Amino acid sequence: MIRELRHQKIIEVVTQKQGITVQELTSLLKVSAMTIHRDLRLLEEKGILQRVRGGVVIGRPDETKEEICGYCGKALPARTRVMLFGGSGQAVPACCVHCGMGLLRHERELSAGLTVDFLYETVIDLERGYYLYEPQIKVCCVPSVLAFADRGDAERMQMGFGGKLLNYEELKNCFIGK
Amino acid sequence: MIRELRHQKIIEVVTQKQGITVQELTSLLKVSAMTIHRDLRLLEEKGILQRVRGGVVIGRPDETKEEICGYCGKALPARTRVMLFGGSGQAVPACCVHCGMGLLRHERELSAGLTVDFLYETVIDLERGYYLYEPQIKVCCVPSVLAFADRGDAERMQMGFGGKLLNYEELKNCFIGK
DNA sequence: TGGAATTTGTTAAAATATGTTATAATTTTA
DNA sequence: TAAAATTATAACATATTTTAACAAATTCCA
Repeated sequence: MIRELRHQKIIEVVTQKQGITVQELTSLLKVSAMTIHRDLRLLEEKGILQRVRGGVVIGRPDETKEEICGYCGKALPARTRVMLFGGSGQAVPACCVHCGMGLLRHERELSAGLTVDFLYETVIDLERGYYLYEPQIKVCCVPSVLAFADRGDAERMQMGFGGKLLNYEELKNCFIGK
Repeated sequence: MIRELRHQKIIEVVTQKQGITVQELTSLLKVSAMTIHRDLRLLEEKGILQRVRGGVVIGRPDETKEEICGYCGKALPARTRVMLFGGSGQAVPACCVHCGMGLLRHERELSAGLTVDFLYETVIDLERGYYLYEPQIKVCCVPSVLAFADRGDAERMQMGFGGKLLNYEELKNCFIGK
């Protein structure tokens, strides 16, 4: 059997079964354990699978860095994440605007900050965003804040879900005080 | 046998079997391994197939099958994706409810269907969801449909963004007709 | 037909893949 | 915690595949 086909087979069965042992693979593919080990190493290097002792599991490629919120320690949801760039260029991520603001309380010197539009997931400059403070949705931390690139979108969300519509300055005052 | 015919035959069998060894080709085509090697090199140079040690495979070898929408071919956004499970258990993904409904038009026999709440990204049963048809947000395909687990959430979105609020049956009628 | 160009086959060697064994690392267990 | 069991790695031997070089066969064209 061609190695590439064997690899395909491995990927297939691992995806299907969420994981499999080296032993099972040797009997399934009729090759030695060493060959399986080598295969798995190659596939892991490509980021396709994750090797664990005894076998493999499906590799979650976006979990490779395992970035966590610098404030609360949670994972970073794609829709609400915030990225703060400190004065010396270092980047600190936060899971949502709430935690981003929490970080800001300590790290005053900010060269830039980004977040993500709740509706479209486009990246927006923190300073240019519009925010819904304490709407009737809690997708991440509380007090909840949703970010929007467009004021109209923020207003439309407000119609349904309430909350206070703020710009960046107002948001900062809300969290940090004057 | 003319070389061109042999090439056609190779392409045919490789496409059919997803890949084949040089050995198999030699016995199939009654030529020496060297000739097969030369053939394969030519075919690879034309970009028709991919040579790997031991034989050939179609396309790019053991690349993860990037999941794409079964209807429009786009990538699958986490927030809007749909998964349809056919009668025999096979899963077909779609990028959004729009495309999911499009698929449904052909594959009538459905054992289950899942999608994702637009606000919370929780997985919901297609049949139990509430849908906003043609709201003033276009996050994926048009006509746009947003899915919600909770009717109240759907109503609140409707306040701001308009659109028609539908349950699953009504949604189906909307796309497929009676 | 003769001879050049092309294709194919043969052989040896280089490159690569696989299997085997011993050893190291890790987990399980008593 | 130490011993036993399991799993991973390294190093080497073996097997397989690919390539290069050349010889033989075939095709093409004047």
